[in-house]
Amino acid sequence: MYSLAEENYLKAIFHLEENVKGGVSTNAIAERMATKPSSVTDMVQKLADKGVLSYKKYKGTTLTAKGKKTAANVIRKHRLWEVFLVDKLKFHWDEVHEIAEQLEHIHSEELITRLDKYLGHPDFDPHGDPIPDKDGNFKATEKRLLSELTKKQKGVCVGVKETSSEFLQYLDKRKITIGTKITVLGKEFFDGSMIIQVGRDQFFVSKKIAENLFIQTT
Amino acid sequence: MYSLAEENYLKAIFHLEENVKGGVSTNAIAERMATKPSSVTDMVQKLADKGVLSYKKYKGTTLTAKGKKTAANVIRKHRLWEVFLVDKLKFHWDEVHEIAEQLEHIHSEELITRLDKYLGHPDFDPHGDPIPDKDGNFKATEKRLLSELTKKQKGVCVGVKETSSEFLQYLDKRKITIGTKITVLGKEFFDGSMIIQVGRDQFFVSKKIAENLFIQTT
DNA sequence: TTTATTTTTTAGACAAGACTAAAAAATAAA
DNA sequence: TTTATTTTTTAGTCTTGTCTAAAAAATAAA
Repeated sequence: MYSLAEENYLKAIFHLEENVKGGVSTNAIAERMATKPSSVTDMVQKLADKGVLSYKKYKGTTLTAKGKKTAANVIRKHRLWEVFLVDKLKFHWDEVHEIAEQLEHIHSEELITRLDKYLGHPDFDPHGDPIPDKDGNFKATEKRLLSELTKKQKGVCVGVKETSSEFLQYLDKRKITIGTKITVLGKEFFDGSMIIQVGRDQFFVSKKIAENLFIQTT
Repeated sequence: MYSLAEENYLKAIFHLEENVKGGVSTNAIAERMATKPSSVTDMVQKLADKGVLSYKKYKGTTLTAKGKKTAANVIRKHRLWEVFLVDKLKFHWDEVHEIAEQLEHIHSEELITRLDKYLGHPDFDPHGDPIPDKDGNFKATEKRLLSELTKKQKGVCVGVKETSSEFLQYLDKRKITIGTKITVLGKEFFDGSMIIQVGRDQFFVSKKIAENLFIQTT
């Protein structure tokens, strides 16, 4: 059994590993956890002793298979709870993160098994992120950023990269949500902005928006 | 905002106050929390500083109005989660306590408001215990122990005093649950045992059983 | 390659909560 | 009322997880 703090470290390192080649740096972990590097060093040494990550002084850390599975399990719980909050309790998708951040630390295998079943074994959370299975395996998805598409390409919105309230509320205003069909009508090479079609509406989106929207091309 | 430990102390003291006249003794709290009296003294002094209870050295403690409300709120959350676990996730009523013990510490007003609504504003948890409203008020119930009834009296099971797995499983075996109609067919003054009718079955229950079953007479 | 800068680690301290051992107060027994 | 027992508190220690300040290693610049 892992403490709340340990689970949070594992989760942070797991996410950081996705975007980095070698080991994850102490500073990177500190920044993500909003803590000091010295605290990270302490915790990382403790977690190395527990066998969930490998760590060499000054060389960064890498999760072991055990560590990855543990982290994936926390992520699984987080995302299942998010589905619960949105689907059942009718929360808006930009309100659920903080609460799921607490719920993910509830310890009970049986609870998650039943919750998963109750929710109909969802594969994705309300932001389009995949929910790993109990063994920590993620379903591979071939999603791309909207910014990678070119003129005339079509696709379905399957997720967001950025999850800030501001961004999610922008999407709402534009009636874009998971499952929304999007067509690229034009793309400006100079600044990466696009004209897209969403339902009957056509409008302009900046590069920043296009780089934070995941699309599955059809 | 109160820490997990603080909430657990408030809850324990709240329950202890129900069964005791004056202030609650340090030893009683220690026993209920499975901790040492010295730890209780420390915490109780801290909670007194926060204004949730009044404490005089060697004299025991009493919750203030603020403390009672806070405790009631934790209890409210615990019991609502229990309803969720039993009604929605189909847990058995003897399996939910431990999990609710964790869920009760999730901090979010909105979550509880929505959960309450989702569950249909239940007044009682799966063990028949009343769920206080958001202001900490308990609905008064005129429930009595089965052991207080006499021959020929009828009633409906509305709750249990003892909540151990063993007891709840005994009740299951006898097909007794919340809402079950029970009639006292006979009572033995010597040992307090009874013959009762449940559905089509008639059987013997010991004094110990009768003293742990709450009945609402009709 | 030597110097400067950045990153990381160590050392020591602190807060929350718990514990043990010993002292003090309250209660019960003689 | 004095003595014995129980209850409660105090004092000091420990663990977890954090912090600051300073030292050490790694990296970048000159």
